[in-house]
Amino acid sequence: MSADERDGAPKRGRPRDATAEAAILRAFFEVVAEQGYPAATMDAVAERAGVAKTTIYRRWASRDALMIAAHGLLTDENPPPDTGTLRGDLLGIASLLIENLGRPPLSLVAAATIGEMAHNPDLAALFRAAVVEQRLAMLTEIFERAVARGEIAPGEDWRLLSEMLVGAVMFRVVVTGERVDARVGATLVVALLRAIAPHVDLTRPLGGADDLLAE
Amino acid sequence: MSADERDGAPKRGRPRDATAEAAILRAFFEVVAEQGYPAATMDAVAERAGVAKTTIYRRWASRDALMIAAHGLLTDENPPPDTGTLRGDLLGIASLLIENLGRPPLSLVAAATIGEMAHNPDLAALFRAAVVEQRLAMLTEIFERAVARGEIAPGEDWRLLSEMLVGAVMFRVVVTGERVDARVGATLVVALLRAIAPHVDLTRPLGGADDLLAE
DNA sequence: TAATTACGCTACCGATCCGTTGCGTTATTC
DNA sequence: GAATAACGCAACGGATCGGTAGCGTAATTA
Repeated sequence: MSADERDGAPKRGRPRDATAEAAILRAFFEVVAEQGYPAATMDAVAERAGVAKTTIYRRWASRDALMIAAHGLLTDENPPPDTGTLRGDLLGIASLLIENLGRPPLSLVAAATIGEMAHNPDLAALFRAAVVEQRLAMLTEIFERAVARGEIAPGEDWRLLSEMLVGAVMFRVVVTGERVDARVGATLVVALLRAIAPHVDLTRPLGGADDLLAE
Repeated sequence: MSADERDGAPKRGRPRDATAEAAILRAFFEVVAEQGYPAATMDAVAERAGVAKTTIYRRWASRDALMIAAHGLLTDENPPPDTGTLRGDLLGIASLLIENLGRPPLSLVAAATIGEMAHNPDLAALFRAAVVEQRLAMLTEIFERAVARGEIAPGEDWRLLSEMLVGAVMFRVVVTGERVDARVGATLVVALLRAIAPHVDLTRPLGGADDLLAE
């Protein structure tokens, strides 16, 4: 959301270019992905967006304001999966996760954002509230539905178990730099199910993730 | 390792300050932890280290060279645990991990380094070879010893399972920003053991991590 | 003592940064 | 057509960056 939009738009004069705002925010993330936050200067963003620097300053008061505004757009619109089984829901989550972060450019934006959050408390608070907690809540909801169905026992630390899944994907993407595909996601889900629900078939090795993918 | 140290040290003239090199590298990471890589400028590092900027340039040819040299020091000297049981070894690894990354300043350095690696291939290659792969290899070795003891079955994806442990800790530290303590580490190890070794006691909830801590 | 080399300090260069200003132009409303 | 406001463009000021150079001084060897 840009810094200034009040009540009824003032009607006189040339209207603002409706496409510029999206182009600027998009350009910001493009530069971040390619060269990191410090390289996303106002000049670089303006040039990438195809607008003049003054056009950016008409919408946001400073570079910090632009940065904060850009991250307001990162909320995930994908609805949380609800397949009726814990296994199906977790596979759905893994699929969403890998689709979003498994490859550039979003994997690079994620890595850069982690680095930026370490010394930018405002951005960290916003990103955690608008993105991280939202998605972890999706996982908590999935586990609670499974408990309500009697599929698993209550009382576990669902948040920490969720972080094993999300963390493993994130680790591969931003630390080792390896690509993550659906196969990896399925293997992680199998391991997680074993850790949670003792009554799943424990005789199959984790390679049995193929069975899940085939469904 | 500084950029220039050749054969027998030249003996004439005032010798280099033996403490300066360590002070410079330490100052570099201090600034990175507090303000990120871009803020670790030559002027800032020099001031923090208590040396003149020219003293840095006598040891390294450029800021990039300093940055690369600094990360050569990040290898972990802690020997991998070998307690005789998979459970003990995993708890030892979790303890090392949490001791290193569970709190500032190293947690902040880790986050900043993740962001920097995304657009600095030289640093990424060095850090992955010197730090990441080394520590993942410690975990692989632990799993292979457990297989050799007959404690667990062979054939699993040990690397991916290791990444669930390391990734969960890393996720908490650099994404959610929560502190990680020994309790969390023990809970993670219990979950991992359940995922790997079906014959552990599955009736205890994950909260049973207290039992492990008491040992 | 003389030669040599590291040191801290200051100053500088060219480049780039954020943010502002002014101006001619374009699009819209009254 | 007059008034209004956004647009692109160019320029600027003050600050900071990486990296270099000069100078007086401190520490060592021959």
